[in-house]
Amino acid sequence: MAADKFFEALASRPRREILAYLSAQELTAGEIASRFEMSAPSISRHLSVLEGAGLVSSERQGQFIVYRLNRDSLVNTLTGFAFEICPKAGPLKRESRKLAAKKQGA
Amino acid sequence: MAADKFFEALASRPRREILAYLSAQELTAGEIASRFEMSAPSISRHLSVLEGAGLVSSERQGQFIVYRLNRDSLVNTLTGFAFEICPKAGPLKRESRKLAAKKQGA
DNA sequence: TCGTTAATTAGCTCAGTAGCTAATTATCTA
DNA sequence: TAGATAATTAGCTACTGAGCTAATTAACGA
Repeated sequence: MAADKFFEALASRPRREILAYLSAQELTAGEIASRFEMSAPSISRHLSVLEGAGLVSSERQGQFIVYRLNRDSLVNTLTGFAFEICPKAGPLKRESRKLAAKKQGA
Repeated sequence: MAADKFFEALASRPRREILAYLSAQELTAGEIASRFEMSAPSISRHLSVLEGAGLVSSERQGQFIVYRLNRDSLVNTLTGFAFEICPKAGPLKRESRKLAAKKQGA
């Protein structure tokens, strides 16, 4: 299940804070680490977990490695879960009404 | 932080499955336990975690304890997080890496 | 009241994760 | 090429969480 890694990645305050930082701008590993009172290897591990969950992507730029947020992945998994748990709640799009109808019929 | 308990509660497949069951109807602890191949005490513990995170509520009904989903809490925290991470779309500019490195050195 | 059922709490083991420092890899620059 | 910088991997310790069984609490019914 992709949701496993997804929610496991979010179950850590430092990792959620990293996502918040990356929501404003892309950052290098060092720039991220400098925002925490935590060793660089620990931050590197958190970044690895986030990347394994598909929440961020990385790209080497010379000496640096730049991380950026995967907004689509985040939003899609989050809304997917919201619909699974709360089919009747939340902001409904047109398409979702068909899905809700199917689920009720099933 | 409320988000701490919230995301910690969701970082478990059995707990997410419990929420899915409760999204259809309220259930007693025993009815929930019967849907898993897991001991009743383990399920009880999961329910306690979910309740501590505000995701479910319980009410004793005679011999039984009935659990139900707290939809509002779930949706509110989820959307709150979504807004925190994805406030505005669009990638922002960054200063050059060399410049940033010099600043760090200074 | 006594026995039965529902559920939780207590106490334990085991696995996994977070954090650290030290070592390694990759890249840049003088 | 040597030295410096960025980041990761390796290896370790400590803690937390998941699961179990046994024991306890709460409520029902004969």
